[in-house]
Amino acid sequence: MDVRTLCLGVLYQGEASGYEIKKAFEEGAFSHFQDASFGSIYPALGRLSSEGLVDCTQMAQEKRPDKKVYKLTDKGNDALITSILVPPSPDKFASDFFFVLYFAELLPIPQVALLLDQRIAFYKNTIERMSECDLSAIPAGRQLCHGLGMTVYQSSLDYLEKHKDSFLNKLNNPSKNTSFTNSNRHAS
Amino acid sequence: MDVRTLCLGVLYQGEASGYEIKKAFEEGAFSHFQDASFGSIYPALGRLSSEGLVDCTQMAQEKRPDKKVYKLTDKGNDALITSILVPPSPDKFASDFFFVLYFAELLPIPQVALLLDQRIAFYKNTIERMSECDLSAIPAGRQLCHGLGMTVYQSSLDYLEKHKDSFLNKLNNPSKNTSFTNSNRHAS
DNA sequence: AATAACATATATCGGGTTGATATATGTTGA
DNA sequence: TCAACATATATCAACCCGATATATGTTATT
Repeated sequence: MDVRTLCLGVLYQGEASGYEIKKAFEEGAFSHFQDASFGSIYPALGRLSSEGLVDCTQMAQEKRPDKKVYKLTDKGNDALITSILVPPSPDKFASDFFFVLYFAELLPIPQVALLLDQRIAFYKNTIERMSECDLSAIPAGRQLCHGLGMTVYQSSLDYLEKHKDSFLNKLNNPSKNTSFTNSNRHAS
Repeated sequence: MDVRTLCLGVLYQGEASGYEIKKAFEEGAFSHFQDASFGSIYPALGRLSSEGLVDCTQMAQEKRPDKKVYKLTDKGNDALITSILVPPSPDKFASDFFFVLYFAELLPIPQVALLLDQRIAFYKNTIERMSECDLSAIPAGRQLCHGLGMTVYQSSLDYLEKHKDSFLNKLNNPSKNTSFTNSNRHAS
């Protein structure tokens, strides 16, 4: 999904400045499955504005730099709907954690232990923040996104906590050949 | 992780051509957590070669275009280790599926049903292919990557299958306010 | 037997995106 | 006091993706 459409999505939920749109990807509603940088958001808003998909209101007040507040137009609303009607392209997942873990045998064992501990802490922290979210008033799609996302974090956390010790053990003593399998798998 | 380091990682496992490196991201060992295109792989191999991190052997035979086989040098091996020693940057996850799902209320219900069915089919298919992999002879890090990856797919599949019907039901009848929560969550 | 579809193999390029940096100011905490 | 952080916009080099070009072999379909 290009950044222009992403901006339309954020603005569908209410008017916002470029800075606030960035925050939606940083810590807001979209933070777990989309991202965009200032370097793409500001040019995107410029183009959307010139194409009439958003309206821009210059807020020259306060003691800050001018704030440009963007608002979705009817045309922009239509463009968002058109975009989500096309079949979604495959997920893109890029993880340096997985890449490093893949080559764990090349690292000192304490470093691998630290890597896992930090990952576990990250999952715990993320789950904690996500559970504070009040789901009672939000639409069903948003709820499903939230639940699916949290399930992924929780099962990752469970898996790492369960296998961490035997994994580090195995790195210490590669001859013992215990295999790590998917404990969550159903019978097929 | 930049594409140069990604190439070093693939070549650590054995010599390969640019085309074969691409396949490692497409359907091979790295396919679930990294990606790179030809447009970045070929220039990367050129730079790695000129910097002495890989050796290039031109295979002018067969009835195909010349095949350039790249092999990791000792210097390249060191560069890979240096790269995985630095703390990994956060995961990047970009999902159009989640984005579309987030705005499910804007779509016709049959289209949402199709979206979920295709996602479920994708998870099933992925899990099926991953379970065919023989884990007995591979290093522990690779096994953990595999197990963690498969756990994520499996729990996503379980979650979607469990909540699909009530979700579609709710889209039909938004007044009923059943909430979707993380069924996999432990007590805290 | 023709021909479409797919696989092997490298390479380039326009356009989109990131991550860093610049600019300016206000607030919070040590 | 002064660093760190937050608000707010903007630009730009480096990087990367997706499409396209080129050339040929194999497999499947009709």
